Amino acid sequence: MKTAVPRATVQRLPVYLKVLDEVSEEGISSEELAAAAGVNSAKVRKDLSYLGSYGVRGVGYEVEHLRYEVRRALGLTQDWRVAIVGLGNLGLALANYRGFTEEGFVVVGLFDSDPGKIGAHIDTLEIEPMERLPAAVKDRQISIGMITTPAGSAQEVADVLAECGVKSILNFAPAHIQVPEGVDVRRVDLSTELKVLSYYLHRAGAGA
Amino acid sequence: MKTAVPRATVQRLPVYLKVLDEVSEEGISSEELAAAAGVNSAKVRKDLSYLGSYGVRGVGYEVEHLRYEVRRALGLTQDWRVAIVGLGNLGLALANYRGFTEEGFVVVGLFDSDPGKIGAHIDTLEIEPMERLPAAVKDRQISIGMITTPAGSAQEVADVLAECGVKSILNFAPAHIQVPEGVDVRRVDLSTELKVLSYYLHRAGAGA
DNA sequence: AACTGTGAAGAGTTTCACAGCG
DNA sequence: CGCTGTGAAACTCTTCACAGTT
Repeated sequence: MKTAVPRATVQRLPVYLKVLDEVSEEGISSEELAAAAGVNSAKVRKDLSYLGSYGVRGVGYEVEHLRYEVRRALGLTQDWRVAIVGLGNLGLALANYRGFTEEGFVVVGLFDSDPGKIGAHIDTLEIEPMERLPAAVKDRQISIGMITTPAGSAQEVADVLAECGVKSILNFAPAHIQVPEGVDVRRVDLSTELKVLSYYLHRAGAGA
Repeated sequence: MKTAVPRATVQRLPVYLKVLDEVSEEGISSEELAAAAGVNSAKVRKDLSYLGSYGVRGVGYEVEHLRYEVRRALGLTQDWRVAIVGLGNLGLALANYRGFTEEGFVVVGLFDSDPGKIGAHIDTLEIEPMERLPAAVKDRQISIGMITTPAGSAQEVADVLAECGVKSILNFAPAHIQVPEGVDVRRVDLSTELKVLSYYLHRAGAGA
């Protein structure tokens, strides 16, 4: 059995994968991959070495093979089924985004608690009431929940998702949510990112 | 002059700030703040100690004061002016999002290269052609650019932004962009986050 | 000769544990 | 006494530098 890939490495694998997806050559060196990904080449080699020994000394990596191995390590050889909860601006934008499917993430459910939204169609999907979520998770084998509600409802939605057995949550609401052991939450929060930018902007201004 | 707050700390300050914004008590201990932010209390104390010594031993932190100091450290005592480039699904969702302003980020420009979009109004703003960006950055004192174009145009937009003197970029396009020294890029990429979730999901499945 | 894979050193981050202070 | 602020230990991640391989 393959063992623990460091967290920091896991976070970079998708970046490498993107580079590999766009490369037209058959082979790539750690140096080239590093330049395209914006990291140091030793890091690329060390990261890739956690997956196995897929390079050839003196030559480099075979793009197609490496691509496959990275996808495999990330668990992307299967599709994952996703539910979007909260169809405000952001939820709708995500529901309309066609890019997920080709990356292996299939949106199979849209849920909202606002009766005014329920029943509306986005592409082939219909917005359903929250009460339908538990059955949907089971029947449609949903593994990932995206929370795109306002901050105030995020915890409540997370509780429902966790209760239904969803083990992975992508939280877009600007709120920290508590989840039981075994549930993995990742936050996508532009308000945090903006504030981090603000810190460095302000710092730069102070120095200049 | 205050010196370097570690990167890891800067990334957590917005989380603490959010907690402080929501707290109703007058005082808070590192333990309480830590629980609400989902981190360890020693980390909270160490993080806050980089900003100065604002706690009272045996008592805790005064919420209002701490809130002010965190905002100050993050450079949030001033407003920052933002341009959104690319008004597809996501760009429009962000342009319609009213939450930025109250956080101190004011959207003052919307740009797109698609003639079909130019001239449309979102609230009081009009979508302008890319050619207007340089003048707008100067005249409207834009410090932050959000790239919400497709991946293929992201580098080009980043080049224009950097050329105009924008020093902070929030990149939502699923692409790594190269920028000159002194320009700070942060990426908000749900496709990466989904793949990281996939890794742990798949790992959990393998173990069970 | 060129490039990978990796020990070992170095940098950064987290956590512990307690002295110090109100 | 209770809680902060912080040295020091522990851990994680990055980078160096080179031996190993084709």
